[in-house]
Amino acid sequence: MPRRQAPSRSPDDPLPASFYDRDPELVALDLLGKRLIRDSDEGRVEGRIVEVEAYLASGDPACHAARGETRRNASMFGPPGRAYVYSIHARYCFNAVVQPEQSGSAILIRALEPLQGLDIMRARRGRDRLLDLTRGPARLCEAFAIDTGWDSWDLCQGNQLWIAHELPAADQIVVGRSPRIGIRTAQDLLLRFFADGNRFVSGPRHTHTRPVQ
DNA sequence: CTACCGATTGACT
DNA sequence: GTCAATCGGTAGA
Repeated sequence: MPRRQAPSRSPDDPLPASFYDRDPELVALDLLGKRLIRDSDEGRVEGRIVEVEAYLASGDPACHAARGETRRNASMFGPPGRAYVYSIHARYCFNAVVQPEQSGSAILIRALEPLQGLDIMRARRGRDRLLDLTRGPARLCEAFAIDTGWDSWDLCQGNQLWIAHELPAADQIVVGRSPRIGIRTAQDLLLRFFADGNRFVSGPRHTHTRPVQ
């Protein structure tokens, strides 16, 4: 019998860099159900990822990296497992950078199901309703106090801001797939993944359920 | 320097 | 459903 136990693992442990160092679509798919965690002086806020979009380094005109590296998108070209945070329409969006071999790919986190720290989120958002807290990429950034100061943050450290494993008791997710929201180009690419039927998914209602095949 | 615009949101018809 | 506010990044003069 082993005289020593394997290192204890908590579901709150951060996803390792190897998780992000894979094909962007696989990472996007596997991020569904994982938990975004943010610790600050105000306390912990936490949410279950229910909607993501992949942006690809090649063949994807909608990707910020499509026209090469600039000051804004530099973190997309860095190591996997870092944050890419950018500002748009006077708000912020949060991505996880993936796979260095295809430098310039990232996964946008579009929506969370709130799990913990609801009152902190309410205070930051200035709204009470659960559905207004983290449904949408810029809303979740406000609820989690994520701005461009977190750009290039290492999500594998497991402190302040990271993505952790799913909860053991979490219910199974049926994955829906669709074109990405809010972009004009590349509508033929099905790079948005979401938890089918989950009410915290963003976008028009008809995009909350996958089409019958 | 100016002009344009977007991976959004919230208010409104 | 429609629409305008918002502001940093980017390109171009």
